[in-house]
Amino acid sequence: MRETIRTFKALSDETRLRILNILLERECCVCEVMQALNISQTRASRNLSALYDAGFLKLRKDGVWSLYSVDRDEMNEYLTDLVRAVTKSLKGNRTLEDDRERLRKAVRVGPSCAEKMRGERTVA
Amino acid sequence: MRETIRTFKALSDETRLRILNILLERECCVCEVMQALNISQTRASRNLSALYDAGFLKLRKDGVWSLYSVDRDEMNEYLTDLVRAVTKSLKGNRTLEDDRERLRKAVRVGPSCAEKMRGERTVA
DNA sequence: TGCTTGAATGCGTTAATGCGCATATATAGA
DNA sequence: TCTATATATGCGCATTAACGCATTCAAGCA
Repeated sequence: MRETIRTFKALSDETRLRILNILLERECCVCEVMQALNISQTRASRNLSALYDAGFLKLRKDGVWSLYSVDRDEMNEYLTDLVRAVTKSLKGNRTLEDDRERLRKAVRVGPSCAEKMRGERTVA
Repeated sequence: MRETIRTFKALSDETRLRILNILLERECCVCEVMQALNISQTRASRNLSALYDAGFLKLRKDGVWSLYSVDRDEMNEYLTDLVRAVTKSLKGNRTLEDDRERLRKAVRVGPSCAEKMRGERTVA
């Protein structure tokens, strides 16, 4: 039961649903998640961990970079069902589309981009 | 998105998963939920409301009694998927089996049974 | 070995959640 | 209309969750 609850908690948060959304597009490093969602490093890292702990993501290290992606192979059957349900229920959502758009422009440059972003964040 | 989050929040709580579990057996009034889960009136009522607000339950009034049941007909397709996923992931859980067992003995007697229950609760 | 840099984490603050107590609401019956 | 009873709700408290800041950790390179 604990496990089930952890799973649903992982999906009960806007930031995490947005992260799942972009990771369904492709594998990302933390700094790309920051860029796509326009959020801080701490926030990206923490929420990635939560999704990871719940079993949705897998982590691959490439030198300094942590590369997260949806763990399609190892996920329980019911986690797969949940991802499908989420996708279905959020289809066409504007925020998620914008995130995916920003993801296309994202580059693996590290959290140093945070300074530049901070300016845009206040404007937007 | 708000709606999706509310949905998952509804399923992120042990009490509510237990309630869903017994309502999948049959329609119940609040006092039967109290008996099956061995919880207080406030707690039963509040968590029933949460599940109701999330769209999982329907409410039928019969005089003084509020009769809640899983809203199989009106639920979104994706809510149905979620219920299926929950059921799958919690199959065989001991607590849920015990709840169903107590449900069989539950009677529509009102929360007055709370006094009697309180004793058993402290013992158990 | 020391420096740079991407990511993780301890801590403190603020907000959200869960629940009990007491009370309010609503319906049935006298 | 008055009372009894099933359920809902306002309020307050304790716990948990989210996040930013500063710091730490870890990998690559000079």
